[in-house]
Amino acid sequence: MATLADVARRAGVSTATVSRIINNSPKPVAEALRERVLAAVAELQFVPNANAQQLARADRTAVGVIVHDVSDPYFAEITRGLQRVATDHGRLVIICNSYRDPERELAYVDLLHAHQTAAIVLAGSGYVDAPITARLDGKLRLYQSTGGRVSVIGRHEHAGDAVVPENEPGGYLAGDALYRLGHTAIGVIAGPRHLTTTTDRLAGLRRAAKEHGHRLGAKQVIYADFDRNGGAAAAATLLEQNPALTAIAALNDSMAVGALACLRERGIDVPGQVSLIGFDDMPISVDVTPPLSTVRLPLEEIGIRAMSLALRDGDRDGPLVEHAAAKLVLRGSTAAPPRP
Amino acid sequence: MATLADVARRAGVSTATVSRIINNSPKPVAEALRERVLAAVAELQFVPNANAQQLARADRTAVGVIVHDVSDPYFAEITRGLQRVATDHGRLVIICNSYRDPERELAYVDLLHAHQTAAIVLAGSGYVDAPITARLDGKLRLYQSTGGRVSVIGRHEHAGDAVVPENEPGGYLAGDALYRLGHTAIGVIAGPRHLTTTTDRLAGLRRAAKEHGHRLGAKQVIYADFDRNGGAAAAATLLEQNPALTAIAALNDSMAVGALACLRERGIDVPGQVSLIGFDDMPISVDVTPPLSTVRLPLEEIGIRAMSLALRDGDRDGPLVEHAAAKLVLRGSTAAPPRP
DNA sequence: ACCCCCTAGGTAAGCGCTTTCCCGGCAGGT
DNA sequence: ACCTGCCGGGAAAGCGCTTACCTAGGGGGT
Repeated sequence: MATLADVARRAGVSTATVSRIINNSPKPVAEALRERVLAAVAELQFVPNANAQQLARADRTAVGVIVHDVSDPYFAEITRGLQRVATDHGRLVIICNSYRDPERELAYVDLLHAHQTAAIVLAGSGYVDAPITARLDGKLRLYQSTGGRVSVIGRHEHAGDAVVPENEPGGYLAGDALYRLGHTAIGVIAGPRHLTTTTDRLAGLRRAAKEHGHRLGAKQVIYADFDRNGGAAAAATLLEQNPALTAIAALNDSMAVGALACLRERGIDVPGQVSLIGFDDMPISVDVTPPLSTVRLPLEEIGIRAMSLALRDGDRDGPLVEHAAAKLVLRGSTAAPPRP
Repeated sequence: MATLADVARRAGVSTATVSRIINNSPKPVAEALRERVLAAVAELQFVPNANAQQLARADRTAVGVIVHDVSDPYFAEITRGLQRVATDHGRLVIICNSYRDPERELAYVDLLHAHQTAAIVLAGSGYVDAPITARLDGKLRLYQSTGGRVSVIGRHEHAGDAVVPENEPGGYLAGDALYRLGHTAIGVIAGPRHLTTTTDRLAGLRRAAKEHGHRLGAKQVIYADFDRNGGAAAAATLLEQNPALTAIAALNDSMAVGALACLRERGIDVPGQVSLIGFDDMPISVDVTPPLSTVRLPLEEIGIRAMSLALRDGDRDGPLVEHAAAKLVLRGSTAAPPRP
């Protein structure tokens, strides 16, 4: 493995000179030397050791991103936004998947801290779990105190800048749409109980119910995994427990798609017999049949904004909180309930 | 920012002792000291500087992954497999998106090399471009010569271990299925010309055509972006250029879904009037209407195997090449051509 | 009682780079 | 011709950690 010193020796100059040329530092260097050094670099196929550079330099350059799972389309979209901004700024991004495991998330914060990343972007739902939240917050603050920047998506409760998707208003939008269509027997397919995304969206739904003079009973809300299979299973349970159901609200599109499959399998017409609404507006939503009504969250933009916040100059003005509006998107999966 | 030395001072011991305790090295340390040091670590909230550790230690631990785009479901699935194995081995993975830009890919290899990653996994199609391939190969070999391990997915032509998805046989499977159903006027929606994935899959399709006494003319093959919109646009062109078309083969499912949307929009029944077959068997495929016939590639498993190869002990036995079989999955989007 | 060896802990030499500080030499001013 | 002021380049001091090597002290064997 060729080192800076090897290159210097080869070119007959000091390591200082090589370093200056490689990093094209402001300090001027004679053209002849520069060429000789560059030639030596090429011959030796020198690749600087990034760890040594990081150690010697003061500046931090990479940024860390912690998401639940990049392979989940929800995070994939956010990540695309994050990446784009980071790349534009010439930053390397390190992506870490927590797989919704709080402990792993804590470990990753330490890891990114240890690697001297310039910033940490925390995407994905928070946990309804005070001790965990406190520990995470502690680690985040420590990281900030050493000069790291923090930006979170959702999880307003943490230190640092935040862009928060309007989950509660979005839930309200979905519920309101259903009630306005005339539905009264509504079932909800919720995500895991301990995620704030679940609780927030559900709160919006409950608010809509209340406003229309209804309430969501225990049998009307099924908690399941935030994916297709979770949605399918929950839909089955819902149907069983509430034979008179005329509408289902799923707390994300993956679950809605699963529910749709379940409905199709049982020969239940959507939206003729049962209406279905999702959340997030994933790319798939438009390609299923019927196309899914949903609540749109501008995910890529959320990623863009979160990374912009993470990379902004300083926080002289204190932490910034931005909101990302939810928008109702009505497509083919919702209609008025059937006449009895 | 607390350092090792701070902790040592606080605990009244040498840095060597602190280091040994933190890394719980085999060297025995008195219990009293250990406790004192651990206490100091906690009080100071010490987080070791990973860059310094990396520099001082010989071992490399992180592994790098270069994919086209994690937010593309194809790569998302592969990445999930990669991650799983890496995590099981306690390795951090650094994910880099090349966005199908060869130059960026080259830059990332350097970057991962510079960061002293233990291995680089290169996922995603190669480029039909000799100079690029040669440069990439050079960088990869250099990296290997410094002790890095390389494992590639597809791209058999490069140094290092490889797991190669059977793209050509898969293409053949798709073509053969269509011809067997009785189709003779087949259109192909291909990916970008310069990707080997495109050329390989297309080659399989051509072989099937030939075997059935046909050939794919220039008008029957449209090259487009490897995504939904590319597929939709290509389908439109195909239909226009070949009014008698009874079947379309798309070189991946995203494009197939786009084509499906285009067909639906024009009121063309699938598979009644036109049959459609995709490639990859993405999760969506089963949720569109009609469910998509496709050629299944075990993507997550491919990721698992690629990372296992990257992490295996040594290459005393020379580079290993494994194949991942393609499998035909017939669902609702293919049928015999309509009777004229 | 003496010696030796083992053990726990410390000392210090790097790991590969950046950057400050210093030095020698050249040009320009008087 | 001499001094001053620059300017290009090198020496060396770190950056924060690991680890080979060394040392002091205590226990056991004879």
